[in-house]
Amino acid sequence: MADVAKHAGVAPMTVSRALHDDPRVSPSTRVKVLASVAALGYRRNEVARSLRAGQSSDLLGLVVTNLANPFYAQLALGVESFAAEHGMTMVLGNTAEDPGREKELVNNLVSRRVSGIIVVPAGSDHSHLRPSGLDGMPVVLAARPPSRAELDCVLVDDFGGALAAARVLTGAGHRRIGFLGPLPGLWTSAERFRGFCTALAEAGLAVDEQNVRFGLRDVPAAEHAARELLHLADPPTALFAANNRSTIGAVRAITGARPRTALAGFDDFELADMLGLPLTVAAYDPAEIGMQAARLLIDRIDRIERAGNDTPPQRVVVPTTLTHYGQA
Amino acid sequence: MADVAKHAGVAPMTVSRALHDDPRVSPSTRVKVLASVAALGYRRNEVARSLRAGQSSDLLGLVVTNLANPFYAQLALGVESFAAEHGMTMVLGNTAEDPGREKELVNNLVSRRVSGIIVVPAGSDHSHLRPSGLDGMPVVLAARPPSRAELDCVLVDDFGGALAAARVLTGAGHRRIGFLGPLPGLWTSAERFRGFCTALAEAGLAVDEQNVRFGLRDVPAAEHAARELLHLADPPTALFAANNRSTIGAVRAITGARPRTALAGFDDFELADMLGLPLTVAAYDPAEIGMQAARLLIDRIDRIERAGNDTPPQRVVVPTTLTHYGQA
DNA sequence: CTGTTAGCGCATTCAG
DNA sequence: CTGAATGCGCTAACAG
Repeated sequence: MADVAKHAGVAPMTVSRALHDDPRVSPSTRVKVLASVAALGYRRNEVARSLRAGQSSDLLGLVVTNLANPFYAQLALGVESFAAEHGMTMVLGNTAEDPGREKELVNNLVSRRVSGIIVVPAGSDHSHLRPSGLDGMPVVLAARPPSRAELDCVLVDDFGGALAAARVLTGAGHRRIGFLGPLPGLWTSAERFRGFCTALAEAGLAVDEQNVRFGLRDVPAAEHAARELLHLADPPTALFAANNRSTIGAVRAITGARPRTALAGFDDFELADMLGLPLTVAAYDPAEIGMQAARLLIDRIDRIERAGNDTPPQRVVVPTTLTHYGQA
Repeated sequence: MADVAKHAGVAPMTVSRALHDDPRVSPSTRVKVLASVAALGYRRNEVARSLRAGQSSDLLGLVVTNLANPFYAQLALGVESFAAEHGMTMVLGNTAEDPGREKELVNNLVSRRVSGIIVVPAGSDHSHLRPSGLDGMPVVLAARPPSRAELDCVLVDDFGGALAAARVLTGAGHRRIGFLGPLPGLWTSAERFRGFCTALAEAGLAVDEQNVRFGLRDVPAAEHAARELLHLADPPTALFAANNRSTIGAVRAITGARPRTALAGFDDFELADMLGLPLTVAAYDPAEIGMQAARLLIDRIDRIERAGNDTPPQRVVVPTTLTHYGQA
């Protein structure tokens, strides 16, 4: 900056002002400065810029549990696009569902003085995400609600979506319906199970524990569990799968099995219509979650900057829509 | 830091040293300092830290063209995991294939003084990515090679993979084979087309322009183009699709068509085995590209820090393997 | 082993 | 409208 100032024959301060579109600098001076900037290929140092106290870094942190899952990739895209629209840059970390790693990443982001953080929390206790312990850094939770901490969050209508999808099965007259899902400790998983149970109860059906399988982390695990259910003495005539991993596993197990088992699930996925079997899914847009989370976060950041951060935590729920796929 | 120093009864410099595991600080002092750090909940300001000249920010920039594509999400995961292993944090931007946006993002990253940048370039002229114009910032290209600039890069064996996959079709006796691909301006696309042409030439076949469709940006476009080919007076008996979007479009067009058209493609994708038609794909691991790119970049960064950045640009090629899927 | 000095690049504050 | 002084938080380099 000093070089530019010398080149333009002004003081560094004037260069700074010209770069800020400060109206107090005369047009002629501004032109001179900008010419020098171009001539010298000068680029403002954002690090120094954000060192100045209270300055926002215009960085937005995102911590997800598993980028390999298209769901989180889409979510990240939603965050990135909203952030970019607002002049912010996204810093991304992956926890692999490890709460320890999550803590590391969040600390790292706080140390870098990002403006705020969006977290898909890995554990069930989120007390370490309270802004009070994070130098006041605002935090928004995505996909999973806060526990032991009051935070903004964006959720999917897990209960409602599961209820609606499961109702399709009960409505079709099925009376023995199996459940496949990931770890029951995950809030989303528990909510979807609750929706499933409610649909059964509405139809006057009891949930048979024998037909319920949790802890299915990936497609092979889900496929294996689904096959087990289908080989029971009195197998379910329909399956409900609580996420796209489970649904795909179920599809693999069901395909070719006799008699054909009905299937409904949570999460849409590509090629769902090409699998040669009827399928109902509770669908929603993962990018929407990311965008909403970014919106909440940026709102909160603005409010903090205006020193009026007294709003209570917000909770946004993204709705689901039921999609039916027929046979290919 | 001053507060910690006061609390511990030492000078700020000593705190700094204790936090760095500087061996010159006595164990007793270190303990005292660390206790104060814990007591006050102190967190070092990484912004100030990296303001010091020449200091690396331990940030690694990644600029991709389309995060919504699982390919790039996996690539990002590869970068993130390698970076994290080396104590670096990833900053991610999405260009949506817009070269202007790419320039913005790269400039932004340079301004933030990241340690280096990995770019999946959107345009065909990469002269703006030369480190010389970027304050010496090292750049590694991923998935597409540099033009008008000497840069490290990581590529897929586009030619070889396409050749092998197309040979499966010619080897099966097909003599009229259609080609579906994205914009021919993309290097990957051009290379895959070259592989396709080579396979045909080996079999003594000419490439019929009528059977070649480029510019297919998404699945619907690919499906539409594939249907057009299948409705020609003398339709191809096999199709070669140059990426997973094209392949999926082709699958949609072929399914249910009579007579059944053979299909081979570039890129593996989930559920490829469940589509009820035989399919051969040239597969590879997208995360591997990200990891290799991060490795090249970190190598280069290390070399620059040791002031020995005289190595010529490296080029790493990730191999493909042929995968055959039968009928479901 | 510990402390002091100085400065990274920028922008706020106050003087011209 | 422009400039000079000052400090953000940290750490090399040099004393003690």
